[in-house]
Amino acid sequence: MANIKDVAKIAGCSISTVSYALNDDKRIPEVTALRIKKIADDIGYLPSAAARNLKKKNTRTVLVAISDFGGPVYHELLDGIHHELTKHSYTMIVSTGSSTDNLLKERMADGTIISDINISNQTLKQISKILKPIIILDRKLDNTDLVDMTIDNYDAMYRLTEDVINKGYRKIAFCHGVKKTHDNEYRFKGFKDALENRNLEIFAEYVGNFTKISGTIIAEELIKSNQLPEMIVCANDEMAIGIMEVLQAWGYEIPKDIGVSGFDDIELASYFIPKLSSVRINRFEWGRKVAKTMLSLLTKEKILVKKEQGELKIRDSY
Amino acid sequence: MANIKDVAKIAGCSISTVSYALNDDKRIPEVTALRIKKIADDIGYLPSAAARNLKKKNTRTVLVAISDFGGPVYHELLDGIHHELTKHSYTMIVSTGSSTDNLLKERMADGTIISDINISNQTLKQISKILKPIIILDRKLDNTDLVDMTIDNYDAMYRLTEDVINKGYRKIAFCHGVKKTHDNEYRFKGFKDALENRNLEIFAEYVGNFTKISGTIIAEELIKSNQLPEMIVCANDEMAIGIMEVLQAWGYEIPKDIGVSGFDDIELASYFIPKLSSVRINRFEWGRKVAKTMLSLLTKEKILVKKEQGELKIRDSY
DNA sequence: TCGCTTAATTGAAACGTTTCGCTTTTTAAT
DNA sequence: ATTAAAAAGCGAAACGTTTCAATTAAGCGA
Repeated sequence: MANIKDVAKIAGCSISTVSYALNDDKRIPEVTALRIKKIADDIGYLPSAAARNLKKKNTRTVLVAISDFGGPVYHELLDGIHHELTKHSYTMIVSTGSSTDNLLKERMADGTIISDINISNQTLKQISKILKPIIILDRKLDNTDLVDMTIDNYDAMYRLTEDVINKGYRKIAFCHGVKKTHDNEYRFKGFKDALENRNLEIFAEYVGNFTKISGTIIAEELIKSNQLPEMIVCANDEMAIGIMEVLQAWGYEIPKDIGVSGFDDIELASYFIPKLSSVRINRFEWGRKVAKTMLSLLTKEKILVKKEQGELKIRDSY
Repeated sequence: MANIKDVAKIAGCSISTVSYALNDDKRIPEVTALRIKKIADDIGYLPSAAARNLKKKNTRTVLVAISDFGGPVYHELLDGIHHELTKHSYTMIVSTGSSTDNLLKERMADGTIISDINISNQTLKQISKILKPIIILDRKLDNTDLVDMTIDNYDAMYRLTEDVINKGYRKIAFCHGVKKTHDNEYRFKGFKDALENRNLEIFAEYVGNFTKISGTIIAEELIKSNQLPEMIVCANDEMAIGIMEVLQAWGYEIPKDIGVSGFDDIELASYFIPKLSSVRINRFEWGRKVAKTMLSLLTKEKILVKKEQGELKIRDSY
C-alpha cells in the first residue's frame, strides 16, 4: 500500500510538500499541487487514517451507539444525525452490542452519542469520566459529564391522556414498557398526572418490555382475569399492537369494546386495523438537534436546543 | 488524556513493560501485570486506537456501507454480520452516504462490505484496486478484485412464478424495481424464464424504483389505462403494497379481481390486508455468511459458502 | 548587480503505540 | 561460591502523517 513517501519520491519533492499539496495548503502553487495529486491518484495513494488521527489528535468522526438496528424507531434518528454531521464534514459511524464496547475502549471517535439500554449506568458513569463528549439519549444521569437529551415524553403523553379522558373513557389502564427506562418513566408520569388532574384513578398497571410479544402476553392474562379496562394506554406502539392482536383474536372489537393507544407512531401504526392512535416524534429533526449539540460540544461553543415535542396522531383505536 | 507513558511513570517501569502487561504477554508475571492494569484503570488510561492501528497496520474492524438505515431489509443483515464478526472479536462499523466516502478514503477498516446502490460502478472499480478486501452485495462486477455475494433472486422468483401459474393465472405482468440493479435483473429473469418454460407471454412490464410511492403511481396509471392484468408479480414488497393500496382505493378486490405478489417478506407483508404473498430471505443467516467470507478474506483462508436461498411465503394476495 | 521581500520548498520532531533484541536480575544446579 | 539457564525488564526503532521553523529560490526595484 502506497504511502506519502512513495508519492514524494515519484514527484521528486519532499514529504512535507506532498502533505501540503494534498491538503490544499495555499503555500503550494496550484500547478505543483495538481501534479502531485495526479501522481497520488495514479499510484492509488490513500492516506492512513491512523497516522493522521495520531498526529492531529482528532478523527472528525462521531460514534453513534444504538441497541440494535431493528425496531422501527432508529432509522429516522440516524438519518437526522447523519444529515447534520456530514453538513459539517464529520463522519458518522454506527455500532451495536459488543462492537460498541470495543469502539468505546479504543477512542476511535471524537464524540459519542449513545442510545443503548444495554449499557449500564455504571459503565456509562465510568466511561464518561474518561471519554468526552458523550450525549445520552435514553436516560438521565446526574453528577456526570454526560449530556442527556430526551424527547418530551411527559408532555406528549399528558396531552394524549387528556384526549382519552375527553373522549369519555374513565377506566383507564397503563401498559408499561421496561420499567426503569427514561422513556417509560416519563410517559407514565405524564399519564398519571393527566389522570390526577381530572381526579381519576389509574384503573390498572401492566408491565411489558416494549416488544409486541410482551403485549400479547399481557392481553392474554388480562382476558383470563376478566378485569378489562375501558382503555389501555400503552408506553409504545409495539406493545399496543400485540395487545390489539390478542384482543381481536378473542373477539373483542376495538375501539367498540375497548380502546388502545400507543406511542412512537411506527409505520405499522397506520396499517393495522383499526389504525392505532399514537404520538409522532419527528426523529429526523430530533437527530439533527442531537448532532448540533454534539458539534457544539466538540467546538466548545454553547448552543441551545429545545426538546423535541410530540404530535398527537389520533386515529381509530380509541 | 492519559497515555502509556503516564502509566509507566506511575508504575515505575518502562513503557514496553506496560504495553506487554496490558496485552497479557506471558513474559510479565501476573502480579506485576495486575498492578499495572490497576494503575491504568485508576488514571483512566485508554489506549489510542490511532497509535495502535498505525503500528499494527490493522484495525480489526470491518466497515459495512449501506444505502440508508431505513427500509425494512437491512437490519437483519446487519445483525447477522455483527454476530459473526464479534464472535471473532472484530468490530463492525456501519455508515451511509457521504460518511462512507470519507471512511473509504481513509482506510479506517481492514475490510469493507458494501450494499449501497448510490456508489457507482466506476467508483467501485477504482476503489477496489486500492482497498481490499471488499465484498459487494448488490451487484456483480467482473474483472475486479471485488468479491460479490448475492442472494438467489433468480431461483426464488422462478419458483414463485411457477406457483402463480399453477394457481391458474395467465395474464401476468411484472413490476420492475430500479432496472439495472442486480436484484431487479435476476428477479425478472427468474420470472421471465418461468413463464417461457410454460409457453406464456409476459402480459406487461411496469417500471418502479422499489418504493411504495412508485407502486402507487404505477397502479394509478394502470387503472386509467384500463389494461389490467390478472396478476402483478412485483420485484419487491413495498411496490406491491403501494399497488394494492391504490387498487383497493379504487374498489378492486384482491385477490378476487387481481392478484399481487411481492419479494423480501418485510414485516408489513403479513399485516397488510390481504396478507401479501412474498419470498422470505433469511438475511440474518445471509449476513453471517457474508461476514464469514470477509473473515476468510482477511485471513487469506479459503472457505466456501453457498448462496442464500429464498423461502416462498404464499399468503392471501393471489 | 545588490539587497530585500516574498514565494516555494524542506528537514526534523512529534503523535502513542508495538515489538525486536538486548541487558539485568533471579533461580537453581553444581 | 560459581555459573548456566530462565525470567523479567528495558531501550530504541518504527509505523505514516502533520506542522513548525528554517532554508533556498525567485522576483523586483533601484
